[in-house]
Amino acid sequence: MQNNYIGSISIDSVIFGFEEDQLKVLLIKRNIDKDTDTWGLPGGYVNFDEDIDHAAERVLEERTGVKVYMKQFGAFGKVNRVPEERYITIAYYALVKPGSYKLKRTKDDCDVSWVNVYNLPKLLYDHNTIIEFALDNLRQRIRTEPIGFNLLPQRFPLLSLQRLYEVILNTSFDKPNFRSKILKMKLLIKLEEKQKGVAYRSAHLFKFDKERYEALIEKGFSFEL
Amino acid sequence: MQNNYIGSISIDSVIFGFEEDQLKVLLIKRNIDKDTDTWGLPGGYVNFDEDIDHAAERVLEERTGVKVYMKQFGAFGKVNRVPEERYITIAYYALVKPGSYKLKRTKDDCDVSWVNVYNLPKLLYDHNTIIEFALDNLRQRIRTEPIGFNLLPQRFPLLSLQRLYEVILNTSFDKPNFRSKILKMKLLIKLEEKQKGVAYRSAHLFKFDKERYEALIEKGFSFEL
DNA sequence: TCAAAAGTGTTTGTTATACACCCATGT
DNA sequence: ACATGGGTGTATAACAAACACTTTTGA
Repeated sequence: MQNNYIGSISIDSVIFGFEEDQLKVLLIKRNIDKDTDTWGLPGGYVNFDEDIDHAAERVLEERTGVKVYMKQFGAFGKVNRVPEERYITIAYYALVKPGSYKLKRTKDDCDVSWVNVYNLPKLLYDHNTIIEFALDNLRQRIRTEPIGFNLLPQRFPLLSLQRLYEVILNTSFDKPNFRSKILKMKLLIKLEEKQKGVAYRSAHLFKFDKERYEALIEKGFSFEL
Repeated sequence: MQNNYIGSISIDSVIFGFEEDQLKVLLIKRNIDKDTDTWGLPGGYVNFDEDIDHAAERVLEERTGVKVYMKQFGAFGKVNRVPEERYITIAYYALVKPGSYKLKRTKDDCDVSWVNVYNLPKLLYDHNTIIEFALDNLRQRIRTEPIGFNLLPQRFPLLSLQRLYEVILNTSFDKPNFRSKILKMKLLIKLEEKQKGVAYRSAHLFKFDKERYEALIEKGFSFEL
């Protein structure tokens, strides 16, 4: 097979998911390391006739079956980050709902899995560092942009949203205060529908009102949690 | 001369300076474009045995004489961003005091100059876009980290600091409120020294207390303007 | 009836915002 | 005297933080 890739450059993606009240990242284990047990980020290379953003999405889908818009947050280029060869990697991250993807296994990979971001093993190369940077970037951004909703199902109870913020920002919020603060923004639509199958009073479900958000932005509103 | 550079990769730097109450960027005009009038960002290439951060600093110094720590904020890699050839560029920015550098002219460059960031001509390639991104990043960061002081002389009057924030964030602040807010943080040391040669009441000079800031950070303080 | 979470309301202290005002200095 | 910026104080409104309390539901 012919190599049509730009040399010395790679792409790595940090895919965040929220599952069981935990923040997780999508990792793969490659066959290449048959003897070892090393997990790493899904990654790949850039074609000469391909924008890097496109390469990032293509590579992720090829390796994991996940197709999603990603945000590029930096390049990592220490001389010895990959011992065998000089590689500069461009890193992306995205927020997804783990439930809505069926993970795919390509022949190159022996495994694909969601792993708690606060309990990671030692990963390939500098991938632990890359995840740290992604998390920093996410923490900044989630406080000023309503991107957290990408990690939740379309319809969700308010407490799930609170748990999400608590896990990502590593704090805890007062329930009534969190509630009133987020509702005052008028960004959520309260649905008739309620939770089902819970062993306690079922909560109303809400959904994020994207049009409303964009309209408010026009008027100078800024999301701030 | 032998080419020891990694192919298809370049570095570009956005150097911000604050001069005459204006936010400026450092641009160069290359001899290569003798017939045209096109300014661009100072940039260059990465050696195989060199970290990208190091390459960024080296390249900047070679081209402009400015030596400073820079922050990497992203990679730009659209297929046709450089028409002739495929180049992915890794972009950095830094904040400096224009007065403290003597701009150098290398034989490759016909000019080096500070230009108001809000009044830029059409630059080489996608350099206008790169500056936009740098400015976005700077705006985010300057509100939560005391990096603005890097743009001012060691000793400065409070109003200069206010003007700096106003220009970068493109707003205006109430003088008494800005004053009390920044002083309440206890990050500035009030000096005996005063302004000289001004046609009005001379202001006290202040300097940023870096040790104090680091001590406060330890205790959980966070800068927020 | 109890545990667990839903959901509402109130109180208190802190900040943000908007001003009004006086001071000092060079022209 | 006046223009320009230096510098202080205050009143009001908005908001954050803490928490007490009632409701609903399944086990």
